[in-house]
Amino acid sequence: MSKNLVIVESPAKAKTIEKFLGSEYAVLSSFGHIRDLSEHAFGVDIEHGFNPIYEISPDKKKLVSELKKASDTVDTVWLASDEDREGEAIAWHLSEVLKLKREKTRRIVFHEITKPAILQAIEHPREIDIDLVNAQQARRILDRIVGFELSPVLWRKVKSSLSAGRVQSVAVRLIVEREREIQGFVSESSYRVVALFTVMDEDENPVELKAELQHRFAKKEDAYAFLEACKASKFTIEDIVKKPSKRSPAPPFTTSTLQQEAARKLGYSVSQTMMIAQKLYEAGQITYMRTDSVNLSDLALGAAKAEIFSMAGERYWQFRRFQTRTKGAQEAHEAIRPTYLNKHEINGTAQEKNLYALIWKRTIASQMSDAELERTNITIGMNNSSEKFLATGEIIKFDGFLKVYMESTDEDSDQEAEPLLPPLKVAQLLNMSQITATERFTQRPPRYSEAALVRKLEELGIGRPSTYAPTISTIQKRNYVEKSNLEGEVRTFTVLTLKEEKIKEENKTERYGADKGKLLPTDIGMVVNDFLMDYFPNILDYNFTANVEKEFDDIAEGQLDWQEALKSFYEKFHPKVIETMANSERRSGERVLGIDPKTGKQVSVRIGRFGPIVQLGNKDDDDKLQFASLKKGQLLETITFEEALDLFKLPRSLGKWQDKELVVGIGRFGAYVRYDGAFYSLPKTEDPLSISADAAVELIEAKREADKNKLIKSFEQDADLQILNGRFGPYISYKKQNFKIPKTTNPAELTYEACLEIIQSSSKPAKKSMTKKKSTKKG
DNA sequence: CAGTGAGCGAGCTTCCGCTTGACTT
Repeated sequence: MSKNLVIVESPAKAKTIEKFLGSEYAVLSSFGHIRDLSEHAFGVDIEHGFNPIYEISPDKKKLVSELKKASDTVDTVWLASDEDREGEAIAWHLSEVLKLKREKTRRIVFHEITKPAILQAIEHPREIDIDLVNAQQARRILDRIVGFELSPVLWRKVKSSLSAGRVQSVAVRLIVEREREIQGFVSESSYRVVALFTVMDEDENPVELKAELQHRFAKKEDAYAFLEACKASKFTIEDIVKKPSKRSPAPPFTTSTLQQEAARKLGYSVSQTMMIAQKLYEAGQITYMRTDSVNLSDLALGAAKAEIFSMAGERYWQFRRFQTRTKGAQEAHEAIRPTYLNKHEINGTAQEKNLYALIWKRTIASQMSDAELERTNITIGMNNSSEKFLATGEIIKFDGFLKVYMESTDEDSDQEAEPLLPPLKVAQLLNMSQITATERFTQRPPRYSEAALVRKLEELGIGRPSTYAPTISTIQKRNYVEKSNLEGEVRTFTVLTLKEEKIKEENKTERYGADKGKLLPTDIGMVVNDFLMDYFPNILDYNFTANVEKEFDDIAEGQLDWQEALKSFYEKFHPKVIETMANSERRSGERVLGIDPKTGKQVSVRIGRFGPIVQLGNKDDDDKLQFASLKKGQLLETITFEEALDLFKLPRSLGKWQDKELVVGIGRFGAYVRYDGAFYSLPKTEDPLSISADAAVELIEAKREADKNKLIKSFEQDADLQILNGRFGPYISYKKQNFKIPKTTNPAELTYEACLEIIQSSSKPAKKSMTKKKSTKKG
């Protein structure tokens, strides 16, 4: 029987630590918090000093009794939860729930999971810091009060089951405000002038030198006049300036930066990244993945140095310690890094390998030397104009950390890599081959991606590493926000080209404003946001969290009483809740757009029971009201009168074909033709408002023809089994599941037995349902 | 999945932060 029980938060950590400590120590895990405010009640006794009413979480009951049993049989219990506000509270809850006697309880903390660090921690135990615990209780209770008082206001005034909270409501606000900026954005165009010169390289071969005019022209006439001047001009190099510059590596990953880089470089969603990282952590391949610290342990620093020395040489190594500057950071853990830096790659799924490689590179690069660059600016002048062209080039003199890793940015990558420049001299006369003036448009602000939203929240100090991914899914679950799939629009722009003394004018088209997978506010999100902004602006204030965090810090330092802090907040907040409940109007986002010229009835939009609708008529009218749903992508806020009226034109009949009626409409999956009980999707190029009966019939016949070719083979033995032709080639369909056919086999020649074999041997196809994935360690 | 929407007004919903688990046949 062990004499000591160590309790940590995570089972993976427990497993590692157990190895460092002898048989005298048993190590168990609390799996995070073991109790919380009661879930279905308010959970806070406001009248009695904001007394929290805690309950052991239902899924923790069994665990708690195991911990109790274990703690009763040992001499000493070591509470080794993380060294931050939440960790201290976990330790306190444990000591309360397990009824630990003070004399047999020790509180310890360690910053890295190494034997010396843990032994060191055991040498220096302390008591539970009750001030820090109280700061956590204040945080918890404040969040409960805000969430559980605001949400019911929304149920009453907007729609049932909605929610509001200190974090989620600000996240929605960011997205709503960005969308309004975009809707209100007016782009302006100007003419960007680029010249191509032909010069000789070292081997006397002609190469192109590209230079951009340092000035853009607002009007086409001005650009045209300038090109006219260029016809007769001589172009001379006036100046060559070389400037050395340096680039430094980014700090090692935190949760937020890992989510951003994995999104940019690997295309993973925030929750995907976290799931993969969790797997790597459980397999002992990386350190803990929920952290706000950029710090590396001495052990890791030493390993990185050794690795860089052997891989690239001494010159590539540079010792660096990064400072965590994030607001509200608590630094209970290290940065995210590989456990063993000498492991360049790992076994696992492709995703695990990619994420591991990313973490490895980032960690190693963070301990490497600066890259040394040299930037060259070449000014090119004209003899009949004061305008200057500028050609730039950049060369890497010493690659340093770039040998391993380069951080990505969110900006669209229309910036080409800087080219190498041919040898050039001041006063050199240049041979102009072509000059173009291209109309370019100013860009609207970008919509938030998941990862960009995380970055913004972190910058504002709102939310924690463990909540970024859940917050994003909450605001989508509440239908405040959805992922975009915007086609964008087409616009024309003008290009003037001067070549061989002639100026040619062309109109070209480009698609702009397309956005996929970005966060878009829904109508309900906008209505809720506006309501909260009107009545609870201080909660939605971007600085609200930062301000209360200051108070929590004061509580943690023993400077402020936690109950007093809550009282002063509640005394201002609660009366507003009461007042808003009593006096505010119900919100539906209603807008009256005008009067229908045909019927003389009012046309208005609002949120109905099943979502946004356009309504024809008024409640007080005698006639029945008419309704139509808004199309995907239309917003209550921006829909026009004409667009709203168009919605009443569908579904419409196209007349009869072979005695049966053709009807076009728009459903959940887009425009369709309905005929004889079957649905046929309209391609995006067809407008349901204008499609002809002939075109619809053509669609139906095409679909029927495709369906005929779909079936490659069926079997008498088994009606459930078919070989079909799909979008991605031939496949086997069996009891609503699909199976790949190996490329080497001819699908038409497969026998029944061969099909069954394929079904047997292939692992279960990906499920469509949202049930959580089972780990597939065995198989 | 392919069309519903008010009106009576039951009884339900909800927060943030810490951590992984996995009913049965």
